[in-house]
Amino acid sequence: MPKKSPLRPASQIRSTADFARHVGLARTTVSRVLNRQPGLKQKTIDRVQQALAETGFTPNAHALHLKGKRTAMIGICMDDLLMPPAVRKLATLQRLLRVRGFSSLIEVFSPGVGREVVQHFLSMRVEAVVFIGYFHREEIEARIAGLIARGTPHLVIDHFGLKHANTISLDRAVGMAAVVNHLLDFGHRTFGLLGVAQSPSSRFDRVTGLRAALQARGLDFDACTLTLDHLHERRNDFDYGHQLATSFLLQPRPPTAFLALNDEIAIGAMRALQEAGLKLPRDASVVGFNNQPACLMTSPTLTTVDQCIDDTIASASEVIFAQLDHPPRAKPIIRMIAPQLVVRESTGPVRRT
Amino acid sequence: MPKKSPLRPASQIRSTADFARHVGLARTTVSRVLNRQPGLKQKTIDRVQQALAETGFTPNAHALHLKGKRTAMIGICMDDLLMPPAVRKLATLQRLLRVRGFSSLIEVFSPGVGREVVQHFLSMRVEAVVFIGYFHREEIEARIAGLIARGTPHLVIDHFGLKHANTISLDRAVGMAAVVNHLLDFGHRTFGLLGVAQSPSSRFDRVTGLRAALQARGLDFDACTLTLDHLHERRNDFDYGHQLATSFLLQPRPPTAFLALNDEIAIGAMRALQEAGLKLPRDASVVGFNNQPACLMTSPTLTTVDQCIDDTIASASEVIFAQLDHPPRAKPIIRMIAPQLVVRESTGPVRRT
DNA sequence: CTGAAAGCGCTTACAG
DNA sequence: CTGAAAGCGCTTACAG
Repeated sequence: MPKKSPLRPASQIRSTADFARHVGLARTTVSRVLNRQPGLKQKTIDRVQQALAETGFTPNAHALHLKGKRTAMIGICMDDLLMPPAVRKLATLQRLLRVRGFSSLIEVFSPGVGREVVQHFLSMRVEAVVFIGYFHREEIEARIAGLIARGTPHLVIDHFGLKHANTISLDRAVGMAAVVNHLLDFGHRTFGLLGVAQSPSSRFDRVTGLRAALQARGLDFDACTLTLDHLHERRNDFDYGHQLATSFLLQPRPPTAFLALNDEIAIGAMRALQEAGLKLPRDASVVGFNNQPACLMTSPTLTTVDQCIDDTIASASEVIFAQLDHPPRAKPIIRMIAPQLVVRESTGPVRRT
Repeated sequence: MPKKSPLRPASQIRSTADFARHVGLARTTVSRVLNRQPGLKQKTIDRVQQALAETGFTPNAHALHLKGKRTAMIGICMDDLLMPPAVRKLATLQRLLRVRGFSSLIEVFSPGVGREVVQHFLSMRVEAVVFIGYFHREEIEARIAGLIARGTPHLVIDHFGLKHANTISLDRAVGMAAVVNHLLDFGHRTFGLLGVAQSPSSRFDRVTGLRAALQARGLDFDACTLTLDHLHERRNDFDYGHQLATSFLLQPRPPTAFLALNDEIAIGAMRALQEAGLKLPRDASVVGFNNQPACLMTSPTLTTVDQCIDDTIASASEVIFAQLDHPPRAKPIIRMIAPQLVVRESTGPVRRT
């Protein structure tokens, strides 16, 4: 046997029929080797395997699926491929699916193309459709209704509160409670909300959590919190945090602690506070959200909330496979993941005045 | 007509035959509507369209592809789904492909599973395979040889120097030349290399570029540059940059300018220098690579090199579609993208001693 | 417009 | 082991 048999042009071999002719065996026999069926001579198996390696022939998966072989494909709709936490969820899920032999069809489900994307997944006969992120409510609810009607399993990761949807999402209320208790223990009683207050549902449940946590300690939400989100054009980045914090410093009695929608805003706020001459955490505490690598790159390092993405996605794959293995249930599956407070240097005791 | 016709269970309708029966038309007629063929009464078209919407029926793409319809799928192999620049390339490419009607099969091509991944793509009869990132050389070269033998178009984005491979990659030599000229103009003559010096090919061509740029200005590489990479365990993060810069400050005559492998290392180095009491850029200049959002979140903001990902990916899609539209050429296509120096606050005139 | 037929590439009994 | 056949879900002539 030559050390490295040269790759012969396999362009002519397009089907098992061609391939069987090339090896000099019956189509049936080749098919049996391909599917590892018993009752074949080792010599035949070897002959086919070698020809397979030499020609690089691969059976057409579309024909297999037509014959009823499962596609082992999962469709994944992303709201955005540029948000690091969403991409981390995707990467983690993709790996877990692959381990179980599933491959992923990934598309961005942007407003207006949702129908087309899901249609494409269905035409490929994916075994389940997963949504990661936040979507246009009516559009995704329509897609989910369609999937349920067809009997195709689905799962929504993050976007909470969709009608009839199987959902796994972060319990942001729990996260905010952890944050606020941490700060209350340090003596803080006034909280500046950075990008947290406005309408989208992901923000809404944070406010709920905050309100409940304050109430549990006998404090009133409206008396303790302040938001200036309306003063600047809403964004989710460093500059927005910088602008917000700057505006807070112009207030007669600025809060002593700041809770940001995400790490970027928190880092922008820290910078603004430091530029105004404040020492952190001596003069103010700041908390982010998401626990991104940048939290370790600031000085002081940023206290933040970790999404526990591994837990989320482990749970997600459970829910997906449970649906694949069992008949659909009447009630949607709803799971909440508890986030984890990560205490670092940007939070400390309130300054005694 | 009811305002919103309820979705009827479409579970029973699995084929155009079923569907045709449901609408009360011939399979042929349904097929013609589905494929927008001429010569049909508007009334028939409407009837089919409505039934399509009501039942949510979608023709089986696998059967279409069996019949010879192009799959319009591109396989994309990623080295890693957690590196932001690679993911940005993926996101950009995916969008461009989608605009042209192509969908993407995305898999992580990790060492050892490369064969399996490409095999899967080929079994799905993708029209081209794209690799984004850096791979195990022999493994990817074997895959590319197989693709060429089959006549399946391919493209490698980033990994330069692979045998027979169509490649688009960043001309890092040009980038380093821009950096070094910028610093030479500020009077710097000693350069600390942070993670740039060691073996992987992506680093190698940086050194080449540096060497050439220095030589063009009559300077000697070995006399001007210093590396301490060997002192610490190689990583690509903030801490590694911090460690390297700290070690540099222990040297008898530390360099006045630092060139980092990436932004994270640069930011770590800046922090270490600042913690040692240096003011930047007065006492030292630092340059990153990749132009990530974090570059704007530091103080001073980080001078860096932008990969021009939009250009890279626009070029990539050109190369892919060129291969799809034309017969394969004998010579591999090689394109280089010129990166762009982004000057910010972390670089300045060398300090007069 | 309808209907019957062929064929894409596979697998799976079934008879030799 | 081989060979002929049926059928998965589609499209595309072809004859009515």
